[in-house]
Amino acid sequence: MGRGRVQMKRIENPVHRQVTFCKRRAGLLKKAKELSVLCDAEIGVVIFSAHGKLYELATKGTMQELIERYGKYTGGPPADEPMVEPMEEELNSAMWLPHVPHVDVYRPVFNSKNQ
Amino acid sequence: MGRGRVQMKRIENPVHRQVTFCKRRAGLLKKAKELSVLCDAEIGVVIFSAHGKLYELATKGTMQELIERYGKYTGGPPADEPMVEPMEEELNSAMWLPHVPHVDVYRPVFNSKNQ
DNA sequence: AACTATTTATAAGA
DNA sequence: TTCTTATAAATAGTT
Repeated sequence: MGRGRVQMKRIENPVHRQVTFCKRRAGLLKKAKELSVLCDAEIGVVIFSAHGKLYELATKGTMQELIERYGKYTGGPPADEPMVEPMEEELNSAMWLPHVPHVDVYRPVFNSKNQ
Repeated sequence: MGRGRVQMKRIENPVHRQVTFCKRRAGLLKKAKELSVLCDAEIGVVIFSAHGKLYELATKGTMQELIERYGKYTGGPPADEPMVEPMEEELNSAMWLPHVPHVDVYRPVFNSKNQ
């Protein structure tokens, strides 16, 4: 987005890379906040710069709490957290939509057209 | 972005909310990947939907490894990880830019114009 | 730190 | 609900 398409590879020029890092980092965190608010989601973002500096955002409690929730969901004892998104059921039960299988794993959005 | 400005509050209509959640979730993860590639950063994103379903992305190793790095950086014994971004020094020493104080804490980007 | 020209994301609509 | 399209928003290159 800007005055030229951007190649999806590491920006070699350190000045350009730093500027882009600042701009896009702010953009990413803003997007995360928006998604959290609009859709009532709990979101955590952790960013380590190339030189090891930490930037973070947790939209509800603390990052520690989010990490604990994550641990419960993934590794921990079964089903302290629901393992299935009830969203479809809510929608389906209201007969607004037919059943749609859920995609759990994030699939790269990188495609030929963009990036 | 779209055919109307969006109010920055929870979308009440469940269908709209679900659609927006899907679209923006994909967008957020794509942005995270781009930032990681362009600026050589390590990024983790954790998203719990309103109904508790987990979506995640870790751009380098596993989320667990990222969490461990995070723990070392924040709570752990001092300075397993550098606590200061060396980027400015690199830039300053090259005399490309005057000294610029670093902003560590994310400040809300929400403003009157957008959202 | 500002400023646009453009690209990109996406809200509605089909 | 996938595809399309009009617009809002993000941002690359510039000043």
